[in-house]
Amino acid sequence: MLGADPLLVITGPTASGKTALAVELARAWDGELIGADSVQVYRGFDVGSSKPTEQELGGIPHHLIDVRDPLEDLDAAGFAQLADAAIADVRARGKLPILVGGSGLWLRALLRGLVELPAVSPVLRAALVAEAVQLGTPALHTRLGAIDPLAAAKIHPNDTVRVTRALEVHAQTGKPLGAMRAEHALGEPRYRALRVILDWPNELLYPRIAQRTQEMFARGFVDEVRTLLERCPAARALGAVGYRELVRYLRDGGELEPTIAAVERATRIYARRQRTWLKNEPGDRLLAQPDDPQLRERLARFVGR
RNA sequence: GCCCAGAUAGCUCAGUUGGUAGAGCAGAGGAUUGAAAAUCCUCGUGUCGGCGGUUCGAUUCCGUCUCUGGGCA
Repeated sequence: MLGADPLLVITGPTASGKTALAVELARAWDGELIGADSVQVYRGFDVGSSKPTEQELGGIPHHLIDVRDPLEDLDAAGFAQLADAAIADVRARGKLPILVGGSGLWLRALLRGLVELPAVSPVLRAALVAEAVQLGTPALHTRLGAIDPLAAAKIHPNDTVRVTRALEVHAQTGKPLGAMRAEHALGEPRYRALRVILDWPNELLYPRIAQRTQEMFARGFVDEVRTLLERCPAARALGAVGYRELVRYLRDGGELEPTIAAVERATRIYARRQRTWLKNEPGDRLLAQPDDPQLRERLARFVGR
């Protein structure tokens, strides 16, 4: 475990109010924020990722935002390394690190660790994806069954991402990913962390999503994506919620209004997926609505302030 | 007023040579170990617009009415 100091993690589905709470706590307890967001790490992905503005931060430092160009992919393992360093740095300066973000796998990579593996080879991955397109993912799944039956049994034949990942690992290491995962399980906790999961019932969350979507368009979301499309059309993050819908709109034309509705819908679906993940992820956690009056007190006790 | 085309799941629509119907999207749930805002899985009974008629049997054929588009006056 990386130290006995408490690590506060603010997470929850999109539009649940993570940033606002984190800023409030950081201000109260002399803290600094560390992002755990797989889109906000990229420069230029601002409006559509609801990247906090200077004004929202009010002078509170926010690490791991804008740390990559859109074409420099960052993955969960890379994030965990950066986050380890950021946490150590903040602590070394006597401040309280507060993690904020809703990228589930990234938080897991940081808090529990992933199976130790070599870095992803973009060339190998591209080749496998091309093969999946050509032969169909089920064909690759059959191949996986021969070399890594354990992994194949757990992965659906249509799940291109996971089938190609398992084949990729086998090609790189000669070992079956299935067995390595079974041994790793979910890993030992790497930090003494408490995950605060902010959530609202859908009747409250959906209107928040609707409002935030409107705000994005008012703040120039369309222009942002147009610029990104010119500068880095191959950026992976252009496939993220909202960005994907805007890319389609800018490419195919059509009305803006249905596009706004599509962004809103995609965001709702994303929020549900996040909720499922967060609900089932192991580790110490605290479920709360952001306006819970006892929340701050309980967190203060955990953090020791 | 006349002509034409529609009326089927919350939405867009397919279909039944007459044996009471199914896709996509939405919605709900789930999976998730280096793409994760990604990727994938599961879940579909609805007076098939109303009323008559023909028929063993009509959502399907016929008539009529209502509504919605479009056209002609």
